[in-house]
Amino acid sequence: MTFSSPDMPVRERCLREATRLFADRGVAGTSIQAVADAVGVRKPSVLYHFPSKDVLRVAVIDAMLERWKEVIPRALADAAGGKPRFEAIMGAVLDFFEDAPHRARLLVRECLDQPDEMRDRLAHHLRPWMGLVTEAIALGQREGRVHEDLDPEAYLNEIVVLASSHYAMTTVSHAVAPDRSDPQRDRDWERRCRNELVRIAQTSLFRPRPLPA
Amino acid sequence: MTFSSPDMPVRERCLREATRLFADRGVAGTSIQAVADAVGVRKPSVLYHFPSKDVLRVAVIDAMLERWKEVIPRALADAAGGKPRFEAIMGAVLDFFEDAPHRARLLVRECLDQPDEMRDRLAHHLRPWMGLVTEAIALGQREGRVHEDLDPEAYLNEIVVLASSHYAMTTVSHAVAPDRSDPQRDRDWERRCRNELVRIAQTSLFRPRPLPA
DNA sequence: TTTCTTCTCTACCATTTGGTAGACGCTCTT
DNA sequence: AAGAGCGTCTACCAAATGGTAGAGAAGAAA
Repeated sequence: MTFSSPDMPVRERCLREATRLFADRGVAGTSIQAVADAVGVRKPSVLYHFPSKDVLRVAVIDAMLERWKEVIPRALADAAGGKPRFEAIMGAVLDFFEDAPHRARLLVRECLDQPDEMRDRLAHHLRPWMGLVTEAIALGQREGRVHEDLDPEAYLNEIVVLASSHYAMTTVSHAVAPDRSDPQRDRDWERRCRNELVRIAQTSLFRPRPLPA
Repeated sequence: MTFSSPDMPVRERCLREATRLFADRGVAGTSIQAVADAVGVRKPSVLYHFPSKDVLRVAVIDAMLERWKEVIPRALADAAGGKPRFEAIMGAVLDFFEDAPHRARLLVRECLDQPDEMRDRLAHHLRPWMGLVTEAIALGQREGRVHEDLDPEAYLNEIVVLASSHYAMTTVSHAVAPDRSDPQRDRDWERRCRNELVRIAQTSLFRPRPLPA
């Protein structure tokens, strides 16, 4: 029982707690009762706002994709406003997942549970700005700043997969980390991985600068 | 109902079908009844070989990790036997997932469902050879073949995450692909993504060769 | 005041769940 | 022939599941 902030309307509290629970245990692993308990309300109250479990599931994902839709245009605006594009977009995507890791878990889970549905939803939500980014990359290729043997669409796809999975599996990735007990080294390891993720994306995108003589 | 090859002993058929079902719908989303149906046997027969659902779950993952344990040393042997190490290892890892995509889904799912357990299991299974690979990378750095600002452990972690998630989410990644109806372009897209995955791993690992004059 | 709407509740439902008890048949040993 | 395991079955169980019916509290509208 979490009783998420009792001043918020029940409907939104259901969304919040369901998001968290679905991300942690999956939709199939979460009962409506569990959501009701987390909200601090009876089961039929949840079912009043979301007439079936599947409606709740769809609402939860919609809410997440809606947030996504807010974040991306801002990043693109930042990019247009002088900031280096790579840093702006990469930073926006990583921050989106980083300040709420359950989003990444939810996304990955749903991709596994409902691949066809998610394919269509993601196509619908992401295609427009994915198009913009691939065009920018292709332009970079023509201008010689970007590796010429890079496949823009495939590159972007792989980087998005990497970013979401990276955050979905942070807990597990500590398997490789040298020490887990020390919380300082724990944070260190997370920082190292994020840095490396950015480095990988960057190095495999841009051609090396001509050697400084 | 799939009735997987009736000549195989029931215990192994349970493992097979459970692996497939767990990968597709998750453990929580798969009932023992469903496994029994897929095998073509009654529920108590499944429970005779695996006294509880959790025992079955553990057995399924063990079986997968066991296969993993066969594949890696062979790849390392290939690498030792003259073949370029990067190609040998990368190829082995990708093939491992490619010729049975449910393995990747199962792995990712289990990382989400039981992060703590999986962290320990993976640490136990992967640490030894992960150590070998990071050492090889560090050597490459000292010899100037590998990017010097690369973090070997973090790099390896990210690449493994990318490889498994890549195959776990193939179906979904078609969201970005231009056309889905044509099966030829479908295979094309998969090939492009795999190539790009390899290119990303490679380009972000090795320093560019000195420009050919 | 009365009525209507909105929301939450108690009580209930059929189905499915993970799991058990114990009978039945098979083969292998003595 | 008589057991002894072994593996599968039918029959069953308590609990949990997704979902429904309908009562009642509270506020807004008439």
